[in-house]
Amino acid sequence: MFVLAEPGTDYFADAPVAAWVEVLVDCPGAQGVFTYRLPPSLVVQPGDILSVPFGMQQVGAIAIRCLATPPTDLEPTQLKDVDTLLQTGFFSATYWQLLTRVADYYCTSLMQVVRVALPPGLLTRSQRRVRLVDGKANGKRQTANGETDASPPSSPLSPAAQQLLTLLNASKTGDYTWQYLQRQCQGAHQGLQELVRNGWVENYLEPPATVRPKQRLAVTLVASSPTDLTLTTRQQEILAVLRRQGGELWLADLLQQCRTSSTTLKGLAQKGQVVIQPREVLRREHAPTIAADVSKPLTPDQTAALEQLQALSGFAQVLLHGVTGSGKTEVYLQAIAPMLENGQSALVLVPEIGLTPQLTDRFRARFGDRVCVYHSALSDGERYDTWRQMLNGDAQVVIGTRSAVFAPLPRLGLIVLDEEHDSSFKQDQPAPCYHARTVASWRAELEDCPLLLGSATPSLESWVFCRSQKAEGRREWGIGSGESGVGSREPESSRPSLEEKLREPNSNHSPTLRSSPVALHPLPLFLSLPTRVHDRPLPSIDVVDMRRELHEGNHSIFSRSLRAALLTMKERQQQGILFIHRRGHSTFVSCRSCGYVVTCPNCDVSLAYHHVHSEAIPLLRCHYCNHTRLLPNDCPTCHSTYFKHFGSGTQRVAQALAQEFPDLRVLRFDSDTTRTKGSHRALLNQFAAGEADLLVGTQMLAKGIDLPQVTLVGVVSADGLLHMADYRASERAFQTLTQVAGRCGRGDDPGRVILQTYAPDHPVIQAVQQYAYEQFVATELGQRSQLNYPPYGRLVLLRFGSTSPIAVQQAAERVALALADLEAHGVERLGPAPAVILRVARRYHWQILLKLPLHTAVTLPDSTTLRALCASNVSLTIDVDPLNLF
DNA sequence: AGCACGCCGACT
DNA sequence: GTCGGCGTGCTC
Repeated sequence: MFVLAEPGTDYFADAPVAAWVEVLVDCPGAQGVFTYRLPPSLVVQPGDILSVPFGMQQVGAIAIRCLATPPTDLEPTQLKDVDTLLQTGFFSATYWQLLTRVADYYCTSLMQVVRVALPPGLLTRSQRRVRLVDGKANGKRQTANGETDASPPSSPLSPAAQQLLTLLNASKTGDYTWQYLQRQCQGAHQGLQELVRNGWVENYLEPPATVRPKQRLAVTLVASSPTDLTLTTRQQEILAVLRRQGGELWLADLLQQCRTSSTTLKGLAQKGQVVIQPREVLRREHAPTIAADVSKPLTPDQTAALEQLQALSGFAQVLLHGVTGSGKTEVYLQAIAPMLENGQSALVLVPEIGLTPQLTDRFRARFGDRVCVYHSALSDGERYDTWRQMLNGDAQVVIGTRSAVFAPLPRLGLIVLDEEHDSSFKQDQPAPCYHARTVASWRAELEDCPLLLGSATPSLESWVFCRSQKAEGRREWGIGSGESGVGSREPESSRPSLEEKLREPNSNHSPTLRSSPVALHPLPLFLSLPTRVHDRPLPSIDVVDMRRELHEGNHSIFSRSLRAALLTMKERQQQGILFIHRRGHSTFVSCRSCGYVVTCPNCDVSLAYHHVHSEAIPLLRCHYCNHTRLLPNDCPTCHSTYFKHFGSGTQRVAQALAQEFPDLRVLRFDSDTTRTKGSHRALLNQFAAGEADLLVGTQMLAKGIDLPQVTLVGVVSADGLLHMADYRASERAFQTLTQVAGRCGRGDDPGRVILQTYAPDHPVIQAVQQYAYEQFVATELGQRSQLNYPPYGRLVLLRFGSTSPIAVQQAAERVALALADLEAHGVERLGPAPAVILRVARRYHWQILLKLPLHTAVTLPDSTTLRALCASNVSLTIDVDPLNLF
């Protein structure tokens, strides 16, 4: 331990000991660097993660620079001490570069990027909580009127105060976070002040609960110790047990096995026979034990793809276009295996972990416990431990969702992004609004390793990038000169070092809204797996014209051919999948008599009809804010009892199935039935075990599940997918339908797809039916290029939100004005306009969409400048490369 | 974010 | 004349 005699004293000849440290604090609105005193016992390096006092509370901070002399512009008394060192040696130079690049490109602060990179809980700040005062209200008060209490209020309580008191009394502990109470109760602020004044509740700060490594006591046999003759028989027995178990056991296990007490063991420890010491245990998701698996023989296409992949050295962006069932996973596995042998790690990114239990299982079967899973459904402890395990430096494979792109893996040899077209790789809620594919390409570039993008229906971005490059070779991709010259082959020395970057705080904390820091990507590569494994054919796709069904008198939601196919399927004891575009029973409920539509009181959308199957309670639910209410018996405006449900959601289809096919055993698979942890796997296992004939579900059925027994796929109506007011609607529809179709015929029996639609001539339907991916892409790209939409132009969406409808509009208009002169530089500005759904969860939204042409160096105003134009009650989110425009 | 400080309207 | 609302600004 260091003891600092005097500030500035040299401990080592060449390294003056720092007594002050400049940090970045984890607090929105606290831009810039803050200086803290370092207590003598702490040794801190740039990049270390600290906890510091900030204002009233404790917050997380990142050490930026150590100082040997105190800052001159501040009184020494103003400086506070660093509280604790949370993590050291985490940010390597390349990792730090990655984070700054993300912050720059996505127009957020570095701190916000750091927050997604670190496991949750590491940067927790102290939390403001409210609790009942002991012996005062103490949970016994039923009402807030004061009769039962010894100290009646001086004045009657306001409704807000009463509500707070009821809330607190209802909980066991009488203790809630202030944030929760504010959300639950309007006017919570006043209410709280009243209660505090009356002495019934108190306000307190809960210090940050750091996630810590879990320690357990281990007992280890001291091998060399001479056998002590004073040992009792009991003690000898214990030693024998320990020896038999390999000389080491957890204390708890040993106690249980020997039915002894810890005093006995302490005695052994005192005699020097054993050592009892705390040891870190990893909290890991306990995977079902899986039989080991070996490499499968490859098809010629797979072999060719693997060979090309393995011929790469260093960074390359590779698109693996393999039709559904073509064996992409096997290529990933065999590409990764030699890397692990070489001591290199691999990162595998998937859209949603829960949806691909089979993929995880296959990796585990092949690589055993070198496989870690990292995603948001893990508990904080599990995530923290997995994260620390990655830092320890052992080569490993991490399978994770979007945020795992920041996994701190040592010696990355390969990044795989499976189902690369999937939109869940894009984060659109809290900043940074990053796309894991984009970040992965930077990461691969910085780590100098290949990035493998796999899909049966590649995104247009990846297609254009990897295909056009094939012909043209290297070329610059993106607009602008590219800020930091992130050309990947640039020699290390000419890049700004971490130190240099950090020296200018502004270059980090107030990112400029640049048009494109995207760089020169070398060696894009296109690999193709055009056929399925074992020469299995792709399923045939029958398009059924539902208009015709109606004309010919079929009013059912199932066409005659789908009905026949379902019956044949059941007869042959095969299984099928029925795809529905929406969840819920039907989309909305309206009055046939007056046209009234039940809408959400918080959002400008209609409520969806749900049916709680256990009890026959008809419910209406908002899919945006989850507001739920009962279905009214009659129309709230005209009191007519004629309510009609429109659309056909999962529940309604399941009902119709039960009516028309009473023998068919149906399993629902949508976000309603798969909400709980592990339910995906459970449902899929149930289905795989043959406990149902038909799996009925939504989008999630399209995401790479592999069920070999499925021979029939039915699409109830493709129309909901086709007609969405969005420039990506066609691309998304094509991808979803092709992916859904790909779920059948993966086993020995050929598959068949029945696609019902009211628009059989729609180009998307035609392309899906003929598996004409390239043709579809060509027409789609033509349209995109005409309108300068991605991938021929870039979009930036500025989203404004506020509880005040006037303030949002003003903010949007002021920002639009500030952006006016961009038009001279070829930037197209759409808006400001109220968002399609103006109000979501009581907040009003406006937006501005910027369309930036490629190949122009446009510099947009600094994002902090734009934020400064907004009133304080208006939030501004900058979504670079947005996928959802509304 | 959370909390102080400070300026305006409804009360003693 | 004071209390208490919330709008503005700072936190090393």
